[in-house]
Amino acid sequence: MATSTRETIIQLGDDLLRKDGFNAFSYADISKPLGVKNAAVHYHFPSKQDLAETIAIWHVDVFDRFVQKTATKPPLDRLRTFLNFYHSIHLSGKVCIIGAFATDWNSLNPNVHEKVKAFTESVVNWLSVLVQEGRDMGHIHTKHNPRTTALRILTSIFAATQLARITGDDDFSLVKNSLLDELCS
Amino acid sequence: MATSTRETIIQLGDDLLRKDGFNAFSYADISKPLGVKNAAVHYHFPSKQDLAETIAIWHVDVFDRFVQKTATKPPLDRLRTFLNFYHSIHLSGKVCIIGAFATDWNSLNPNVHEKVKAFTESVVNWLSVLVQEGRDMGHIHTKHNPRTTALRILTSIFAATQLARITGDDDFSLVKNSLLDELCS
DNA sequence: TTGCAAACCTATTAGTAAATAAGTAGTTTC
DNA sequence: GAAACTACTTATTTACTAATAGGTTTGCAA
Repeated sequence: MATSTRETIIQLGDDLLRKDGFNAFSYADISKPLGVKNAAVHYHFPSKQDLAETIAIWHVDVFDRFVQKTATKPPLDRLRTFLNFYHSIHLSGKVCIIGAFATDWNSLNPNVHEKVKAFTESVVNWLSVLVQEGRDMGHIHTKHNPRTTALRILTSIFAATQLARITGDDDFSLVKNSLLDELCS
Repeated sequence: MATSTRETIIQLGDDLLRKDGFNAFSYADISKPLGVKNAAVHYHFPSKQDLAETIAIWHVDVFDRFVQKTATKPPLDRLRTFLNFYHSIHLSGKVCIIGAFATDWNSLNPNVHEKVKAFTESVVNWLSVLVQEGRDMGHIHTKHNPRTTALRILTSIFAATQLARITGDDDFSLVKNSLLDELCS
């Protein structure tokens, strides 16, 4: 399946958004590596907000596929896959899209906010169900309610992708491993 | 004590950095509310990187004062004060400076990196000592080593200031309260 | 073959950005 | 009281930004 220009723009935009931030990249940063002119990017995404909105929607789609693909796995396996996914985010020099959108929140319009909210809520809900199921099966141990535990997992791991930029790789692993350690015991 | 122009610039810059991000504000956003011209800001901070560097150093100073002021308190009180401080960050529409710097990391030069690293490390160390002392006194319970627990506290609470922008105030409180709940029990 | 839409390109605009040079008023220092 | 320093201002430069108008090419469909 040949990747369309439109899809490449989304992926380049997502990369730039998570590596440098929404206000740190321009359409030129997308058009140049793509080998097209500035206006071509505007043809697909008239405004930068449109691009941000599409990136948010794209993450909903990617996450939905992730959810479906891992649906049959036991909770703890799903959690491990989730944390490994964040590990790859960290290793590729990016940060979690939720944190990227959150820190640039005031630069984004209500349409983008709406999509980011939907995406974030779906991740939190997925984690909550995971925790609930894991607890029911006796594989996950937590004294908090499922949403709270979900929030603690999500905040810890997405902040770890940020913090590790400052303090180094080891701290990412410390956070990641401690999460598994804690919930399994 | 009259606040100097220089200090006001630092505080305005810090506010803008944590509300909107490093690339989202300009010198005009500082000079206008200050009632001076653009060049006056450049007089005090020739480049934006200089300003960012000074903001990082300023946070080291503020944190040092915080550490000294709370030095005599028992560990759990110190932790509560620390978390309340983050609550006020959240309520004022800002995010933690560590997260702000982290997501804008690639826009900042090595001098800024150095100062941010020093600040972050001092926060992690302070939390590590707090955890160690709390455990020795039997007030804090954790199965991880002090640095790991410190990282878990820091990542959870600073990501909460970001996440709550998306999902709302309640989630900030859930994270904050769960941290105290967990470490006290 | 004509018509038309998709996917570009050329060229431009209006605005904003960081940064600097040169000048000035007020204050301090020797 | 002259020199020097502080804290600005005016004015300008260079560069980049998002965004748009209008033209071109290509392929497909009627």
